[in-house]
Amino acid sequence: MDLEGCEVSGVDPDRVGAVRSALLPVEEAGRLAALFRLLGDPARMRLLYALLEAGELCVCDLAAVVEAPETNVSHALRLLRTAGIVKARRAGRRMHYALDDAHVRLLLDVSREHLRHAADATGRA
Amino acid sequence: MDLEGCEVSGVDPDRVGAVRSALLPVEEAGRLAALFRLLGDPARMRLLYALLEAGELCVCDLAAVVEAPETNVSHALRLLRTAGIVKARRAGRRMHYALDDAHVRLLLDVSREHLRHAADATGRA
DNA sequence: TCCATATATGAAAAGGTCTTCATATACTCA
DNA sequence: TGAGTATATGAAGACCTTTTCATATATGGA
Repeated sequence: MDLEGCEVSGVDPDRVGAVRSALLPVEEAGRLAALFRLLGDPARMRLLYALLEAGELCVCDLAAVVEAPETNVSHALRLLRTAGIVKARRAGRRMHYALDDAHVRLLLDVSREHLRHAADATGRA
Repeated sequence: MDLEGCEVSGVDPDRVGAVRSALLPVEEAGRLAALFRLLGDPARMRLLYALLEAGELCVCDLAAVVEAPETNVSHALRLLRTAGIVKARRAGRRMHYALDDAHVRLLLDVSREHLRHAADATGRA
């Protein structure tokens, strides 16, 4: 970061100062971004929707549902579990996964709404 | 994709079939993931929160607010604008940017809620 | 205990994204 | 029109993520 030149000049230095101090800190922004990045992969997205729909599924069935190799599913689930987005429950030699975060559920719904209503806004340059 | 072996075996082939046919299509999953990936970067996240707070800001002031070089801000804004997340308005030689999507606003709020309540859920392996 | 099954893990290859710098465009004002 | 300012763009390098393959762990049953 070098931020020379336009530092607090622009239009309204006071406003810049006000917004800057109200802005979420870099560390929080980083954590939020990490959450969104986790949702930012089609494979994981489909896993999450499968769990949203099914409630709970083992790795094997999840792989069948999303039509991906099980090792991929396992890798994906580890990331999601580490982030607290899904939880695992062992049942014999199977692992059952389920969503573990009400906010993520909400995020998924809101985003699907977005998809529906924003289809016409995509050609906007 | 090779999906041999566990195809529709697992526990419950019928359930797998049901969930699979209710699952959002790959193309939609891709578009949703693309949206989330766009939110998955700390720099863009801070820009979006700045706009959420300020309503509208020019590139210069945005750069000052998030403390990043203007060229980075410009690159980031292009991605966000192309996706219909922010909109641009020219005022003289300045460009003013603002959020252009109610759902994204919602997403930002929900996610910040998540951050607040999920601080204790992160050490869950 | 030995084998088969379900899942997890590590490391390397493949692919993507962010940052940076140099340069281009668009506008204002003199 | 010419100089200066605000923003945009392209391309290269650095960096990070996803996929793949081989292998490891854990469980249940014979």
